[in-house]
Amino acid sequence: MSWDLTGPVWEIAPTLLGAVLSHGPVGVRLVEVEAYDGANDPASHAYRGRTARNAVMFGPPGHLYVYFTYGMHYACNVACGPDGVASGVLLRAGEVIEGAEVAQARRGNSKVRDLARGPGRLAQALGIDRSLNGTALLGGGVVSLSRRPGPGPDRIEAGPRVGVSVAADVPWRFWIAGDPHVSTYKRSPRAATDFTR
DNA sequence: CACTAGATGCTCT
DNA sequence: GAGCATCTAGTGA
Repeated sequence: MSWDLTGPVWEIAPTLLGAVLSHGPVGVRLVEVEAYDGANDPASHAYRGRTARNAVMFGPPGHLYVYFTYGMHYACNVACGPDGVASGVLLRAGEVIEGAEVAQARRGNSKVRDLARGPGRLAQALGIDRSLNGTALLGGGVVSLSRRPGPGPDRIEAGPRVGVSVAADVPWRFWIAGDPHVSTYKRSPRAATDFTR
């Protein structure tokens, strides 16, 4: 079940759609991701080089990069690229398919459909915080990423990334077409470039 | 439904 | 101190 995450991150990102990320009793089927290409991507945390925060992205692939933002939210990424090359896939949204009661308790009064609809919500539903930063995802640990048997997603669409203020014209956001669990957030108001489909 | 504004604290300059 | 890879509650139609 080896999983090659060392190729170009924009090619790897869509292959994560439909996979399941689980932490303890809670499992989430990924329906929306975004690619961040480290040193070549001005929107990436790793664009300006290695820091204490983004060190995991520079490490070997298949590890969890957790960061904290907007004062109240965590977000999860899968580090990609070979050791020493910084790239990652932000897990933006998913469908809770296991442990919905636990996730709901953590999220308060939230509809099941909204439990992991957005990066901050997804992290909260899974109970992921900074203590899990750097965790290996492919070795069968407490946090694991795995493909599910059966066919993959029917159709995948791509578009501009959400919430980033630069390079918004690069269509590196990927989601499962028509899936109700995809987040509906608008692009950053700072992102001036138009995207027309 | 669409849109706006405020919360909130870590990280890097 | 400024700027966030965000979310929620509020308003108005």
